[in-house]
Amino acid sequence: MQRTKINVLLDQESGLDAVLIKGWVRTRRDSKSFSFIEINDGSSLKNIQVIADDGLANYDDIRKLTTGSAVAVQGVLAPSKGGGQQWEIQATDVAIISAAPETYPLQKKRHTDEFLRTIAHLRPRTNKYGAAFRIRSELAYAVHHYFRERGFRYIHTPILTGSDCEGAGEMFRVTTLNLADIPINDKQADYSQDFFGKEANLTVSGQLSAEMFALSLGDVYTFGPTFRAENSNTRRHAAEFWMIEPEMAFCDLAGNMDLGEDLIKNLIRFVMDHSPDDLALFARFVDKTLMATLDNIVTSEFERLPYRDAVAILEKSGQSFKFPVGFGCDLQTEHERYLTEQHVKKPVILYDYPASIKPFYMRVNDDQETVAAMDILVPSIGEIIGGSQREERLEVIEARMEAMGMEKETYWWYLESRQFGTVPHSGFGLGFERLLMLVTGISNIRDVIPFPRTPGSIDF
RNA sequence: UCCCCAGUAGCUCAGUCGGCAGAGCAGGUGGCUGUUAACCACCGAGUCCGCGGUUCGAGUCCGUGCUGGGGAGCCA
Repeated sequence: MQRTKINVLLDQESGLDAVLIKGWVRTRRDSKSFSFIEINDGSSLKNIQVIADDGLANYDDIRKLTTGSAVAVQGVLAPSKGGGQQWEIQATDVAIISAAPETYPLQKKRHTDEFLRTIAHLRPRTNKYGAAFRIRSELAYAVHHYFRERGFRYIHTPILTGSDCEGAGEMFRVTTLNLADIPINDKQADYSQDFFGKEANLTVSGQLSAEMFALSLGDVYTFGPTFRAENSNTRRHAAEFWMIEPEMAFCDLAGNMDLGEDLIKNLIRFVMDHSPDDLALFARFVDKTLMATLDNIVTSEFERLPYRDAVAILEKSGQSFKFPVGFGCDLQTEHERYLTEQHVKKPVILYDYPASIKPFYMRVNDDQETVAAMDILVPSIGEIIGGSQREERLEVIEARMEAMGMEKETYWWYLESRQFGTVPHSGFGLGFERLLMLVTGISNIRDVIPFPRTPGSIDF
């Protein structure tokens, strides 16, 4: 007999004479002559209740089933005689695939997130983490669905990179050199003897590669892992995370902001439509205001605010900030939080930042003082999108690289795109985990990544 | 990297002024019951994070290290 997923059985309109399920025991309650066993197979949040009576040949063993044990149950899908569930399985056979010993760390009671992180290999078996990772899967699908519907092509940009300075933070070095005996040339490691014949790193962004494909295929996006070797110890940062990076030819900053806003709204709506049960768990146990927050984001128009105006608002706010505000300052978390949580109470798109605090590839505005950058900030998470219109003018981008002391030779291929048929184009990076945090209300990025990597932590 | 907080049974935690190490849950045994975070009774369970110090005596006070969490910076 073929196995049926539990979510399919629970959706049945009428009973079934013979079904087979396989899953893990969540809990068992014994009655005088039979046992209630709740089984979960990961297909949904819901368990199915199995009735195993003492007529079964192995009933003595069934009475000893512990939480976490794996079983295969055959029986009749019938309306439940008790309250609390519509269907249950009257078992005709309960095969014990493997019994979990009493040392199984997951209990029926609630565990802290901190404890569950120490058993990351088992935590997806809990309601909360099962739901989180089902939603993660749905959200990833929604990303591809969204872009495909709009004619974007999916580009696999390299994870290993030779550019040592993509301008987005510290990089992880990749090498096959023997670290106990590194070849030295002129007091430096001799990378000419390394695998690629030069220094190599893990990517911090697929942007520069994606730009090349936007300038060939038109509208493209990347969606893959990125790596930052920053010693960041916050609930919003991880060393390995996934980023979505659309890049569009013939698109200015306004079009870029339109896409960012539309993308976020669509992805949230997709999860609301497709994962209502899993989402309800978070609304009930993790963040009571979750549904109101998501409704607010989906229905409101994001506030678009030039950096200059944002600074003026902050200066006039009467708030006592720890850090000073003024044109040319990078906005601090407290400033961003004030803007999105206190001032407009919805997502904010800040744009036209001072050129002095932004990287070389952002397009210089006519005022010569600002660049066509934009950040999308959302309540509680902060920056969820960072992007810009790219500098398409060869002389301007070369001048900026020189001013920043960058080696143009390393970027010869990137600069050639500004030489051959250069066009205005734009793109941004959306933090996939931060979006997941927003959607679920989970407050720590470590809890939306199956096996998170953070400074000092790479177990599992 | 900086600032703040925490570390006690498998888990969640209490532990008063420095004076015998505790509870609930989980586990085991028995009972009861179409139960559903089941219920009732009994039982076992400890490097009080490590190291050093003060003291007649330290889970408790001091120093230090480690681990975890929160905040800041960096950013997605």
